[in-house]
Amino acid sequence: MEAFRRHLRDRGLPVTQQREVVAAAVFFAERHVSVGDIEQGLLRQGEHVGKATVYRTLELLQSADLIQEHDFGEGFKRYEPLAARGYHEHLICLRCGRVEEFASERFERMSTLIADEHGFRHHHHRWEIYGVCPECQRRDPTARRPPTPQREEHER
Amino acid sequence: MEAFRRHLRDRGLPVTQQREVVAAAVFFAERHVSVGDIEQGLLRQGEHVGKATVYRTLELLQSADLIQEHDFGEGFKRYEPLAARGYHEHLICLRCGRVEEFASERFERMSTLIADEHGFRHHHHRWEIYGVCPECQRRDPTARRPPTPQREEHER
DNA sequence: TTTCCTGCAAATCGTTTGCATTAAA
DNA sequence: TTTAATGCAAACGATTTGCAGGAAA
Repeated sequence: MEAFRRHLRDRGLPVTQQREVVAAAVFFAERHVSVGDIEQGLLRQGEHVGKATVYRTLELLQSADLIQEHDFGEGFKRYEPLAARGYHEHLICLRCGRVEEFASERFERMSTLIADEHGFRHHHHRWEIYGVCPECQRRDPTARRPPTPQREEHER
Repeated sequence: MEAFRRHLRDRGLPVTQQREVVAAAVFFAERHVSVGDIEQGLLRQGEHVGKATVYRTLELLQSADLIQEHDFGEGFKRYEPLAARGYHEHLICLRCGRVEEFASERFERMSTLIADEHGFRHHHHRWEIYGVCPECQRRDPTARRPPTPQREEHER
């Protein structure tokens, strides 16, 4: 939050109400929110911020390295705060969309190694595991993932 | 090709001209073609197949487990034939979009292990490494990825 | 004031769908 | 003939963009 204000001031950009609430929405979210989640959350608090502004602020936050964008193949993107959390990978539930994390410094190193072997300069990597979480297995051991349009909360 | 015909006959579905050419376009492509690539390729051969039919055929090929869909974050999907090729992961060039493969039975096992640790039932995983390929490094050691709208060949 | 932002609506772009027409079996 | 597929154009859904009006510095 403070880091974002500093980032903006450092390059002479205005610190607006909208930028503050959108940043807060991502920083203080449980985790991995979609643009829909952010809008819903803000509306619930009585804040109204236009979609375009949400997208523009997310872009700013990314270029400031304060959040990270993810695409888990749901048809829309999710965002997570980067502050003070080490590198980690994601485990995604195909039924409810819940996202868990697991550490992997080790894979970071392996990726670099493999890139080297192919002569590539390593930039980043993605390791995602898709499956069915314990709760969903218990709930219905056979069902398949229902389509999830971006409207309500998708987290958990 | 033959497997696709068999798959169709087995469920009483017509083996049409369009299905054959679209399937061939993916099977015999160098690799990892987009819908745009497929259309272009067919047009070049004088074949005209509607976009909708291309998408519908790709869906069929996927449910027959003959091709695999990928999303490398370019804004559109790519498809690769699954025939006779072992499990492998992808190394993607951020500048030219070129895709290389590397084997990884080992990571298949690791994914299952990690899923187990979290109580998830493992379904599939994704391990992708993004970087800059040797040619692009040589060409211009500092440039960044240009946006790539889906029009022409994206492969290589 | 000046400059940069915001909100809205329109535009984009890949992908999907409805429906009248046409091709397989 | 019967049944299912095709092609076109319209619909979709997330994201982006143009622009008139509004808020920071």
